[in-house]
Amino acid sequence: MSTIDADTERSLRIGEVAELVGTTTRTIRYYEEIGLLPGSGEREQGKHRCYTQADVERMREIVRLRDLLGLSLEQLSQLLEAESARAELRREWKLAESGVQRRRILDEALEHVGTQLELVRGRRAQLEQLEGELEAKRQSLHERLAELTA
Amino acid sequence: MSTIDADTERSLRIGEVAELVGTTTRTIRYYEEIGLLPGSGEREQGKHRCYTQADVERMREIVRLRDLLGLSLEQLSQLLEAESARAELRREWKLAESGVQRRRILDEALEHVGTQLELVRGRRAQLEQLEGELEAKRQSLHERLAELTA
DNA sequence: CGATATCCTGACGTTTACGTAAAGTTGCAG
DNA sequence: CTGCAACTTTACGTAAACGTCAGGATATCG
Repeated sequence: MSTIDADTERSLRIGEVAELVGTTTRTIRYYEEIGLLPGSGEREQGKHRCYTQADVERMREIVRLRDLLGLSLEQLSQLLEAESARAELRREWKLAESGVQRRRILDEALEHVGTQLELVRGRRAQLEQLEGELEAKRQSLHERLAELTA
Repeated sequence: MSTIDADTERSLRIGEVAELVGTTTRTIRYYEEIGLLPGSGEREQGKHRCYTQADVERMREIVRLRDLLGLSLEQLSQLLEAESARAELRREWKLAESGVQRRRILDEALEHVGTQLELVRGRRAQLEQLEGELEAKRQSLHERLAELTA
């Protein structure tokens, strides 16, 4: 199935990525500029950036977190700090022969995910709290309406 | 218990409100300026703004929504559009003799709360989705760690 | 190889959401 | 009444997160 491989691994240009993710090329370059995105591999000055399907996924994830959590891009950078290291670790993975090294990589990934989870859970809890209060408010209004009818 | 009344109804100055809400006077004035807050009642040019305890609560609510939902202040204005009208309706309430009028007021309040609820629920759903995915990711990492150990 | 679409790197512009400073005013304490 | 803290308006400043434009390079298709 070389077509699938070709389709999966075909390198994308920045415009295509922007389209796929639903953002702009400027935003992608900006994120790279501030270090939120790693520099799309090695690349000589002036040459086109080229991305993989995995990069698209990562960008999607970033946009999602940006929209869902209320963090500044700098805070987001820190939250995803591992994210830039992750690409590195992925490559290390293949080389890492020893179980010890692999364990370390997995441990770091776990901590990373754990941090994100905490943040997301916190947000969700706050939203649930607010949701509850709004429901109570609505309930109260319904009751007052009922009284009025009686 | 006149002290409670006095305490509840004592008019607050902008600095106190800012302190209580945990924001700045500039922010309060700015929100008034862009119409997010109603103009703290009638007030002659140059005279101090004065607020009630209810105003503090409303400000708290606004700050909360600002921090939790990812809306621009303009979008927030629209979401709380009724909020400015609400103060008006509160005063109308006492005057509204007819059940019909009161019903209308309650209906509007209900719709308002309903809109907010929808938004909050949507956000929460998205966060829950994300939370689920992160948990799956974590689970997967745990399994891989286990494999490594075995 | 040439045309044309897309990309590159600056660099300056824009909007949002306030911060901050100046110059004068208000309001309560004594 | 007087003094001082907190307030008023006005206005310019700023950081974040991009938008936009110019001038030139690159890549792909025929």
